[in-house]
Amino acid sequence: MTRSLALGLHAVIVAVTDEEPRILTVERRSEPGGSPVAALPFGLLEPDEHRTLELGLRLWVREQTGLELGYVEQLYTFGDRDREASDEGEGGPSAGERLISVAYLALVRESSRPSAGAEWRNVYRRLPWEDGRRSTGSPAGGLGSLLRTWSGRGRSSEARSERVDIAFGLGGAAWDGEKVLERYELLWEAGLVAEAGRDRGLDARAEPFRGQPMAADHRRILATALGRLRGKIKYRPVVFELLPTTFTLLQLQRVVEALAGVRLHKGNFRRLVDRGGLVEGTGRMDDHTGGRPAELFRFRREVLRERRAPGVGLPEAKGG
Amino acid sequence: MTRSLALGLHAVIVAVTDEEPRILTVERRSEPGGSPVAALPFGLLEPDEHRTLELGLRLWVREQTGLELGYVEQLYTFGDRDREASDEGEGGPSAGERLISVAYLALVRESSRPSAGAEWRNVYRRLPWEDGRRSTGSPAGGLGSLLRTWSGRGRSSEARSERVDIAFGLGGAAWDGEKVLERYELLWEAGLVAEAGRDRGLDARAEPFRGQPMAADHRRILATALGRLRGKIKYRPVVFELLPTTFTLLQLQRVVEALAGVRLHKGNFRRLVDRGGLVEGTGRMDDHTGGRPAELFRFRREVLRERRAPGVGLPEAKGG
DNA sequence: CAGTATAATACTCAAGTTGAGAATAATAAC
DNA sequence: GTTATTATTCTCAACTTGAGTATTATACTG
Repeated sequence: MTRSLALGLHAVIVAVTDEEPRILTVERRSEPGGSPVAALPFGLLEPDEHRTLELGLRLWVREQTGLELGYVEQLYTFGDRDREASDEGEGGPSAGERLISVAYLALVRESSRPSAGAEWRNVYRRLPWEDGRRSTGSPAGGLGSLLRTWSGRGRSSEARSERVDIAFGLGGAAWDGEKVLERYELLWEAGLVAEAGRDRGLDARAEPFRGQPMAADHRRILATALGRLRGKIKYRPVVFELLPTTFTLLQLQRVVEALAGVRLHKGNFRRLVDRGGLVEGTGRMDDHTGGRPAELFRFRREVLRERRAPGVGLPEAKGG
Repeated sequence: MTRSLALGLHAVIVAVTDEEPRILTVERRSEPGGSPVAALPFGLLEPDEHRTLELGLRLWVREQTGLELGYVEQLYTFGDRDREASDEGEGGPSAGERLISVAYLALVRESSRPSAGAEWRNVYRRLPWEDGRRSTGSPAGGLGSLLRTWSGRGRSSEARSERVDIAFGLGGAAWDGEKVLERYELLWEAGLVAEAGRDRGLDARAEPFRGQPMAADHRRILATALGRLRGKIKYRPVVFELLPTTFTLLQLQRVVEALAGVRLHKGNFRRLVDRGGLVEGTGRMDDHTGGRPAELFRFRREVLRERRAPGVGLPEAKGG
């Protein structure tokens, strides 16, 4: 007999609060009686009820978190056979069904209040090596040497080292903020994240760098989302989905930095933003800045018709 | 009772031959006895057989076209309820099943020979308004005025005009080669492509601009693929998947132009390619150029570790 | 074989963009 | 008032981009 299919809809709902990117999570117990883990909001497609996948997702998210989503984009569809065993919380597929999951990225404003049971959690607590705002060079820090040890072992050690170098910006390669998924997958293969330990041995020395695990392969989905968002921000004005209608230029910059995991040069950032015609002044002032009051700006919707691809370009630069 | 699901795997297999981008199609008869239409290679995921979606896709493609795919990337998952009625050729879902389709983009070399039943077809014969290589300004040409008429009608006429302007680079907006899907969807809504006529009235004046239809929503999938490929080419060295191991710089340029649908400035293109370190000379010459013999180059794999995001940037320029 | 067409390859140059830093202005806290 | 903190505006050299020109090596034509 043939196994049947279930289609899961997962949401990576991102907001930026207090200069930290956060995602909305719900609690899930992998086995009855087990300890709870953070999971992405998730539900199964109901072929008779949900006219489109995205609508199904919005319904599930409203039910589980109380949020009405605004900006939503499809991320990726995960369908490997070995991922599903671990993805069977409440509301999941029944035994014998193969689960395929379509993941979505949603952006909401920091003001959104989820209902009880759902909670905002810091993205970088789950992917600490992605935050380079306070370090210089590769944010990966202590992971570097551990990865080097790993990649030095076994056959195909050369191909491995090369992958590590490219992904983590080691050995002369440049750090690329968008390679979030590549980095996560290498850490998984190297047994340096807890999810890998569910099947394999776990390297204990990695403890301080590891980051908090999530249910099933949700951290991989999170990595996919962060990588995509970092890319998108450069050529589409999506940051504004995360900001209130008016904001100061520094607020805007901090949100971009939070997502990119990198500090930017202030003067150059401003130049870029207004050469791009992305914002316009409102004339009003914010005088709670801690220094000289700052003008409040708003997003100029008209850019969408003017420029080819308006985003808040991320120079690779640092400096406050 | 609840309807069950079927998961379709679709492949947009692209090659560039004679300076034209082509996709591999198979023939499908929508009803028994109906006339055959070009369709994308397609098969259903077999939950017990296919360990990953991508492997399932590769198997189906091999079976239907005889091709072993190299570069493959997931494109998008299509799951709207109204798309499926039309997607029931041989090998499709049984009645009462809801079909969700995961589409993939594959790049192969022009030399790949498909088996009987599969055929290469010119992408721009299906999306003629996307090829701007011989026109100046918006390649959309005659479609412009038809779209303007359409968008002028009805309520929400203002929002419509704006969408048309942005998508087609009219009214001061810039033509953006990547907005392929937006353009196709507008044409569909406007009743200017045959697929829309399956449900709605079709504007007869659009005949010469319309392009050839494909099965079900396969042309929309093609549009998604072309848009993605045009984007990708700029920041990842994927063009080389479409070229033989050695090639002249003009061959490389022609392939890029074919995909981008735009002519580029020769000197600047060369400068870009070798400043990016994308290629290296082989010392050998091609003397079948029709003019002075050209050096043969090969792709430098090492760029992958050096530069942040090496692609063959597309300046917006023209000129031969 | 001179003349013409075709393409390769190498330059040039002005205009624009980028990365980095410095200078000056307006507020709050002490 | 002095200091800290942030806002806002410049400057400047290095580099990139768009566009065009000049020179060279082939094949083809008559």
